[in-house]
Amino acid sequence: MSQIPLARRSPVPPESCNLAKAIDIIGDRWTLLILRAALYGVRRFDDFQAELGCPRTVLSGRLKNLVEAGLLTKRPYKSPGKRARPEYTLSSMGLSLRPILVGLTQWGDAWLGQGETPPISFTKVGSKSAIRAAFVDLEGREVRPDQIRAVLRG
Amino acid sequence: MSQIPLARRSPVPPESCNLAKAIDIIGDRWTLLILRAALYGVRRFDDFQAELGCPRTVLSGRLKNLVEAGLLTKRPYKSPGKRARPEYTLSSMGLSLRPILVGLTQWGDAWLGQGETPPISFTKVGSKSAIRAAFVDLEGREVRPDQIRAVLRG
DNA sequence: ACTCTGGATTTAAAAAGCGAACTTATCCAA
DNA sequence: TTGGATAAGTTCGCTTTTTAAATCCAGAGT
Repeated sequence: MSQIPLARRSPVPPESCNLAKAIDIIGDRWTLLILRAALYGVRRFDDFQAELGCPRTVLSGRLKNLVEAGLLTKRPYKSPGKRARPEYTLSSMGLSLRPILVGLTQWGDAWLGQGETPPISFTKVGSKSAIRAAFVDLEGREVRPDQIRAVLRG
Repeated sequence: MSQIPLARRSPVPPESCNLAKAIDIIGDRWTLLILRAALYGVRRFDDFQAELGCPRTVLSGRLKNLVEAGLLTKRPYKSPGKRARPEYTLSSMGLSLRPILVGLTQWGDAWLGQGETPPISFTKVGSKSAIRAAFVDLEGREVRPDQIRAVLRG
């Protein structure tokens, strides 16, 4: 049933694979949930903690990793009458993960939603029709998944 | 710099969010690396183990989880002169994660590749130009990231 | 019977996760 | 200037998970 031919090994060893590197950075439950919250506008330590319900130690470590990796930017904010505190916002590197997380949301809607209407969907401004994550060619036209070919360097 | 307005909480609580559910299933380093290998055609226990270099206990458990979640299908295969053994192939549910992992690969190429030519790239059949992950509207036309709006059910 | 081999489990030490309490720093009010 | 409120972490003791190595198991070939 699988269209994928049998292989004993993947064509790119994990050490030199950028997918494997990406997985090392974001392939973690709490890290992904932090990025999800950040994409929805959560920025502050206690807000992340309340949203995720994870131990503060874990949150602290994951935020530090994400800042070091360049996905989050840490900088002070100040609301009037309050002392300055750090906030964590997505860098352009982090923001560019958005299509992937939206794609994963829609994968979840399709396979894990148990037939219910998804609680959130995505549209183009000024339009009511849904958008979705997909592949496009250089001109911005969609390429269907079965039309994709992998090409090895060399 | 972040275009995302401040929020104290995400609009969809993690318990009812299909993205959070998806993260619960695949948001794990080894699980993602298993899926990566499976997308490249790896099917057998020892091949996964050699590819990932992970403890066999962990591999065994993750494979079981993925079968239970419906992403992998376990069935026997038999090469001539050998006893029957199980192999793990992607179900349609697992195959439909492909755009997401390809998108993540390209994210890694852009941000983690250190300027080197990516070891693997993706094109449309019969074309040499690269494709990329993006959003499209109903007609398959690209929607730029700044034109996307989230819509809550209600 | 004996051996080989691929798939998986057992075991014990190391690592990571967990929750609660504690510390720190600053603003505001008394 | 003292005291309290608040947000961002850190410390601490305990539990769970991961890890790596050894072991088990079933069936095919000899």
